[in-house]
Amino acid sequence: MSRADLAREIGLTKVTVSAVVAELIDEGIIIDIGPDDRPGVPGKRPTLLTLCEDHRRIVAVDLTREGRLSGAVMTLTGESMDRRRLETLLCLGPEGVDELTNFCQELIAASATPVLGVGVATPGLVSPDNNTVRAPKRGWSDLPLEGILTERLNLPVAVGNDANCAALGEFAFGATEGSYVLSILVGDGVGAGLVVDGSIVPGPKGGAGEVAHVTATVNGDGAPWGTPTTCVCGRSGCLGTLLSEPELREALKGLDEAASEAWLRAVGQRLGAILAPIVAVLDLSDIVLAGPTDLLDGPLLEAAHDSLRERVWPSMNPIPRLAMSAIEDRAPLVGAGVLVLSRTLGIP
Amino acid sequence: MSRADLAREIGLTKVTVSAVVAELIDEGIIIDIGPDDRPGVPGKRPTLLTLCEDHRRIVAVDLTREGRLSGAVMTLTGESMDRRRLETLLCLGPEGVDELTNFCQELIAASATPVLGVGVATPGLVSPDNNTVRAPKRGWSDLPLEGILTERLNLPVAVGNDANCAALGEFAFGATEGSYVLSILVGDGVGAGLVVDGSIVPGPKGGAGEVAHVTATVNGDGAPWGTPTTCVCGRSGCLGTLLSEPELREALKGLDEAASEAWLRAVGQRLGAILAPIVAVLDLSDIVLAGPTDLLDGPLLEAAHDSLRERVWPSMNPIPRLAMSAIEDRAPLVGAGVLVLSRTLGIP
DNA sequence: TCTAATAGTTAGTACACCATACTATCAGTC
DNA sequence: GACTGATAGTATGGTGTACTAACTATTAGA
Repeated sequence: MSRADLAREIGLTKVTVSAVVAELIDEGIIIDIGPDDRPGVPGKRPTLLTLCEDHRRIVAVDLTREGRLSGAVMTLTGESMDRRRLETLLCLGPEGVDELTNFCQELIAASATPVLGVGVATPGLVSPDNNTVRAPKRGWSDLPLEGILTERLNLPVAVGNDANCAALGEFAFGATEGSYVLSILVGDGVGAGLVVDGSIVPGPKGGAGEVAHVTATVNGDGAPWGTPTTCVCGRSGCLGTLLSEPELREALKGLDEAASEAWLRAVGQRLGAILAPIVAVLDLSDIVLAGPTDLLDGPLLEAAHDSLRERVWPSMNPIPRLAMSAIEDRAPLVGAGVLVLSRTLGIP
Repeated sequence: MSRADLAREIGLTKVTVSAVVAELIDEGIIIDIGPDDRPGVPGKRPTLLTLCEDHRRIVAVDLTREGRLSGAVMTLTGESMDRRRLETLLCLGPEGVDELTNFCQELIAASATPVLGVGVATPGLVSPDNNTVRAPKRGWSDLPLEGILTERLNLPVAVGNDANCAALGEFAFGATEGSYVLSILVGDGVGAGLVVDGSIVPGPKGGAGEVAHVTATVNGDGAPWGTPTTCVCGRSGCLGTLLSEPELREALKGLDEAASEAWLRAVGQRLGAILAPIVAVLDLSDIVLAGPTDLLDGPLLEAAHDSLRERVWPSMNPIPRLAMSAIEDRAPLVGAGVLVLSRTLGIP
């Protein structure tokens, strides 16, 4: 891009853009790669600029899976340069924070260039007010993770809910088409994340996207499951008792192909029914499913799509794109990186 | 409020606030009402300030009901000073725009003090890009209403979807408790509007809140209606075929009290089932129902509440407040006024 | 009476952005 | 081949918004 392009894009004047660009060139963040010689419109040839990807790196960590720390050193454009994994059973309570700190420090040390900041995608509730984390499964209640890590690492730290980060990752580097993106993350449980115009919608207390305990069944609705499983919440029919990796694998155990497909279709159909009101209220442009491809990508996804099309009328606006994640299990990780970008550089 | 209070509230320094306040006092928008003599904390007594409500008025018009123009001259704090109504059958196509213009001019002329701007709540889709209106029922397709009115009235004009305006009105002047407000407007049809942190969530193309054609029934779900009515969209079971003033009145015709109540409960139950996924994804703090009180406030509302409580687990966050509108049919009107405030004064 | 807290002012400064005017360069046309 | 009009980028000065620092005035309570 040239300075003039930037000015048009951002809406600032050429003068202002030139001044800012000069500053960024001084700092080494932007590089002047000379005039664009391709003939086209009349006028002086623009001088092209490019982002120096090696100027700063981002460290991102994903805590989605229980017993695993997943991390990466990324460029400013979301490319993972160095991915690491740590299988551990200790990541609970205060010890978990220590372990996380060490893991971050390792990644920071592994970065070839200075680190812009550290992004963390964690399960549980992240309060939008004070950024404390409430994750019962991790033994964290109102843990000021951002503050602790900022102090220990001496770097800007951004903490976000994993499903929200996933949505952000899909929006920024996935195959999404629009600006209203819902991401459904299927792992040990189910979580959803919503991104509108590039910003996470956290909910008033950080509880948005907690869809595991929405009732997905209707009494006697003719699904292959007989009596629905009782959920940890004490009720039955929760989405989480149907749609999660362990639950699905358990349910499909011993079923033949036809029965498996019927089961998956039934789950997909219920997912679609839950998505329908959300699609209508938000006019979503994209819904992205992330999780085990062998389970989700097939009858389940198709049934969800069919169910959605049956239950929402595309009169004013088309049905959203509903597809598997193009960046798969990297979504929360990449999204945590984007969170750092938006916090430190104000993007967007 | 005093200058110091304002500074704390807004986050600017006392100096800056003092400067701005001085300017606003000069312009007559703020009035200095002398020192606060109530003893309390130590220190110099604050000098209290108040908004001069008579400095500017807002003109708001609501086009929700077919065949009716509903308008008001309002103070900056949302109080209606002069409400007017015009029953007309002409409000279609370009003639409708002429009529609307005249109605606005009447209201502007009726205002005792200068008018800050004009807000219009209209059914149909209002594009968030260029603010054109698409309302098939009004014979408007991609009508640049905001531009036309701005030019004709020579005043700032803000046009918004009626349900969205209603949600904004509820948030600003209703009895809502939190910052994530969903408003359900029941009139000739059903519409929903969503406000997050004081801003309307319009959807990527202005289509958010179009819930009339979400399927609300499930095959053989044991409701009092036998075969569900066929909707104008050609399908059956749409929320709009159950929940709208004409449909409800038609359905209750000839039913005894018990049967009426059963019907209303069944509709409320379906409404709750539709709301559940939305509540979970957004962690809504308030849901407000606006429309005919005799139909909505009673078994329908109760059933919706019960159904919602059954289908969402309040583990992390409480179930949202679900109640009838405290400002009733004024919500879209007041919301249109708030839209003017946020556009012209940048609130919030 | 003294101290600590609070409200509000004055003076000077930093920053981001803008408008205007300028130079340099190109495509196309008479 | 000079002229016109469009485009890219720079130089200069101005404006609006906000800040910090230091000050005065006032009050409750030890």
